[in-house]
Amino acid sequence: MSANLDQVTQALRESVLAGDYEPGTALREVAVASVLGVSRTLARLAMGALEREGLLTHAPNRGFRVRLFTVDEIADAIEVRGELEALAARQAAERGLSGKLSKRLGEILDDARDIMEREAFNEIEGRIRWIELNAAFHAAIVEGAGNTPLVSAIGHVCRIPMAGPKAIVFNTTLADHGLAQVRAAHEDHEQILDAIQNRQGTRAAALIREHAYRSSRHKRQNFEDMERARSTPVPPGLALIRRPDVA
Amino acid sequence: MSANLDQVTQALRESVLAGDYEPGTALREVAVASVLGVSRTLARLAMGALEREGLLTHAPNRGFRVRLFTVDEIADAIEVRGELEALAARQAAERGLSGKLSKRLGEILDDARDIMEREAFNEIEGRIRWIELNAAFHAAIVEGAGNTPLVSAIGHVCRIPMAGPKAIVFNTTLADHGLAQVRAAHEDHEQILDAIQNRQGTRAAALIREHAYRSSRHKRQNFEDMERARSTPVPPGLALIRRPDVA
DNA sequence: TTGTGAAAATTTGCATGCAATCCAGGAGGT
DNA sequence: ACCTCCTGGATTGCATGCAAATTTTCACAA
Repeated sequence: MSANLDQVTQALRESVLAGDYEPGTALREVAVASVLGVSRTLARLAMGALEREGLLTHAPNRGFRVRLFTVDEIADAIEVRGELEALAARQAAERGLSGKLSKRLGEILDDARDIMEREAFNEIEGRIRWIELNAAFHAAIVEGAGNTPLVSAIGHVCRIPMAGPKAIVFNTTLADHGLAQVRAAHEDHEQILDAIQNRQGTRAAALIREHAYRSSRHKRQNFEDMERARSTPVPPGLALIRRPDVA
Repeated sequence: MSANLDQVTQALRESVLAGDYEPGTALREVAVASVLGVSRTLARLAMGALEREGLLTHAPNRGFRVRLFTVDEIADAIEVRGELEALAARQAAERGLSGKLSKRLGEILDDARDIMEREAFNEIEGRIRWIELNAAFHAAIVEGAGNTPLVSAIGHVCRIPMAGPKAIVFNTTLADHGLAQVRAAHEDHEQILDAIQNRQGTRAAALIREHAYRSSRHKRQNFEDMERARSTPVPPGLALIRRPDVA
């Protein structure tokens, strides 16, 4: 049963993020290896990778344990991401977007507007598509800065659970399934792009900072609402989309 | 010859940063392993670790190569670090420094002032000690924010060569060995601490941002001066201190 | 019952070995 | 001469095995 390291790492990452392992308990090499269907060596390599991503901790001779993330920690991570994206927006504005990127950003926003206006938002597919567009927008802004270490740093913080732009919580306890929040986010996006295209670096940075802050508030609120309404059975993985933020 | 992974990783990291391997050329497993005096497995593990730190790249079935960093890339990394430290300073100011940390920061600055005033700066030991104090100051500010993801993110960017607070280039082509630059940096530190202690978050952030920017300018200038004056033989590792930024 | 200590069992850490993959150089065909 | 394909050597990727370290178990005494 030989398998590729990246695949195994991804499988283990999803498994950890899905909560298959109790936080604080050790991940035994043999157990992990047999579940993944690979050798202990490969399992160890994958755990080492996740340790460097911050999902696991490692104590010498005592193995790996899953790290525990608090809500406050996630909020902190989002604030860090907001600050980094603010830098990205500012640099993108200062250095100027390439025509290609500018066009792509416009298309992303067009598609997103389409989804919201065509009522496609009530269906799961529409919401998942919106998540993709959101992530694409944020990624494109970062790309526009042309700052490799910045890309790397943002990738780093986005690896902590729920901190990345793909981690969106749709509040199904609301009548509109969170459409109002999404509309607000979209408005932010429009203004951010406008600021960057007009070379208004400081304005772009301020807007994206506020965008991140609001998104963090919404996320926390939605979490609490969903917890409270746990009685209502919701299809898992649909209402609460908890995807890892890595491809 | 069994050795510990962390030690091996550190040894390889220093070796790579010292330029023992030509950028772009592949690191053969057997060669690396034999130089480090360990098995191929351990060498591979260490290379994997350095890959996730960004020092090496990995192509499937084609091994690891050392990444090449341009001066611009380093400048970008320092700008990212500046932005993150600005967030740290702001949060430290907003959340308030603990009495312990505040005291420690004061002592660090006292020690640093001592070194500069006592002429100890002309000796290598004094300059090395100043580097340590500088790094300690920056680390303490970050600690003061009480933001774990922020600590992690800063640690991440500081791993790229020359980007961290320990990477200081003393310009030996100047008569004062760069003392004027160090004095300026120290003044920045004093004001930054003052701002944080007085809960002036925005001021602290602005100061540290400017501090990072100036440090980046100095670093680039010093590099160019040193390159130009390469004819003058300088003791390697002393004038140009190129330590990795990890403990 | 509770505390101490040591040995057994589990588990990690690393080295070695084998199969899969990739690169260099040349034979053969066009 | 040039392109294609193949073969030999080298290199990576993963599985297995063995020694060191840790946790658990249990006997025995206070």
